[in-house]
Amino acid sequence: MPKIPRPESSAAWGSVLRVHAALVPVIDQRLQASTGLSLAWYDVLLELNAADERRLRMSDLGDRVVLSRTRVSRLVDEMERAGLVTREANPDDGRSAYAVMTSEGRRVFRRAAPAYLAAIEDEFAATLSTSDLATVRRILDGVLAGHAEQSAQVRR
Amino acid sequence: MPKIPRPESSAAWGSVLRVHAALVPVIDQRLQASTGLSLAWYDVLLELNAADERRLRMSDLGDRVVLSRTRVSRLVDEMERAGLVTREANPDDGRSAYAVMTSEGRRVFRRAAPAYLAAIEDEFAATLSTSDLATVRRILDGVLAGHAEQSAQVRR
DNA sequence: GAAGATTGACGGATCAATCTTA
DNA sequence: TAAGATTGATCCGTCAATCTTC
Repeated sequence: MPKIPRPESSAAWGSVLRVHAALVPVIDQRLQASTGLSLAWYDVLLELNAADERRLRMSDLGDRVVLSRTRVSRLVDEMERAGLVTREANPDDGRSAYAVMTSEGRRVFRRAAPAYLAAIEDEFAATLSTSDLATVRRILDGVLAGHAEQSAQVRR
Repeated sequence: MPKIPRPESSAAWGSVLRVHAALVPVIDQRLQASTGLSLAWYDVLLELNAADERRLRMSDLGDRVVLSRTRVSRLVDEMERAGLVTREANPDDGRSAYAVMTSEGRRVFRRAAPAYLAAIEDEFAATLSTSDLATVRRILDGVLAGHAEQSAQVRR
């Protein structure tokens, strides 16, 4: 059964695109100005920090990161040179490599986090009520859940 | 007065980033597969189509476009070669140029629109109620309004 | 042969410099 | 001097090819 497109769908999607386009550069610049970290680097540190033992396989890191995605390999190169992460072999599988946050990486992340959160509060959340924020999150997470399921169906 | 970051803020912002990261490539590929148009080209046609007399100054087009942004000049080059837009001089101001949609551009846009709307309905809106869609739009448009005002304050 | 990861090559996005007109 | 637009150089992001291990 073909779904009939609703006008509200493209309107809401357009708002997502516009918010993203308007805010990402601004937040990126604020973060860089106050901490020296690009949003892409922060994104990697954020995911590693949240991960078990602060380490992720390269492919899992690629799946989670929302900015660079296919660029993780080179990104980790650069961050390794900067001393924020290291690569470690996986003893259980010689094909895969872990990216591991260093203690220096953790220090840098902790120092940058307040600036990141403040930028989001100012640029994104300032005019919204806490319940509006929770509502946006609930609805958009529903999109992601539905989307994951849809992709899974294709794979069957 | 410093605003204290709320946990809901970064959570909601994270959801925006994840939805964007997950859906843009999928919608782009669906659109290209069924119409041959990239999302960037469609974006330009969409803005020109909505504009008065289907024309915009290059800088205004750059402000509206959500994907390419700084690339409008070269984008219009390519689309001009493809016959979808033309450049026209502005009789009132010799510095500025208009990008104008051709009738061929309009034809291509009209043929592509159903595929674009269907992709959004399937990939983004399928699991959402119409009122959820309206809610997301209302809240995110509020972010944009507040953000425009904030930037305006900086300029003062 | 397939999964995990890296690399070279290419196209997209951005910055600064430039050109023209106001 | 500034606004509008384009261009060259450079960096980011992606695809396909490759290498290694399973």
